[in-house]
Amino acid sequence: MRLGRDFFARDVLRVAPDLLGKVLVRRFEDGRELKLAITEVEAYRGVGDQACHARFGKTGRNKVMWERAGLVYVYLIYGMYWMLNLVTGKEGEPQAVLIRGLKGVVPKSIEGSRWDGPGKVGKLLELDKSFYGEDVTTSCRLWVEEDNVKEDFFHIMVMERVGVEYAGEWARKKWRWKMKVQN
DNA sequence: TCGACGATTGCC
DNA sequence: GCAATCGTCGAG
Repeated sequence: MRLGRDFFARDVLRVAPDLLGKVLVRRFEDGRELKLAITEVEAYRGVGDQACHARFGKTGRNKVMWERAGLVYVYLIYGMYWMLNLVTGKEGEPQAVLIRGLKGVVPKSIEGSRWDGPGKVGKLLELDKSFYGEDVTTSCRLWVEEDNVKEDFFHIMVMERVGVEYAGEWARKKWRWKMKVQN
């Protein structure tokens, strides 16, 4: 069952860890469908968070963060990787969850395979600028479903965020959650 | 308008 | 250790 607006419209510090084990579904134009468990996430929270793109206020790139929860915030980094974020929280409060890792569920050919790193996630899902503002509560090509990998749920590592050293004390917030590798 | 640089990755 | 690669954003 697809997650709706209410799931995403909570504080990012609750939504982010809750996304672990949920299943991200990507349906391509040719009908192919990939289902992947979310295995790693990071939270970015408001204008005060010095690691968050919203720290300088609303800009052309980040403006979707101020819109309703459940919208997609994608942006190009290093000229080659599309980073997938899901907007959370109350409308008008810029928050988002960065999807940093996935594990294959369906089809069988990808079951158990891992994509660790946000750049690899974007590449696998074939994201591009057209996903900016996509609504995962209604989209026919990208959405999130209730978890079906509950056994992993209780093995979660809480860590500092990656690649945000410029953010000073905010870089040390443990706002990154990762499912511990099984077996 | 300009130039520095990034929520990264993979190769040397 | 560092290049790739380009849209974005703060500065001027």
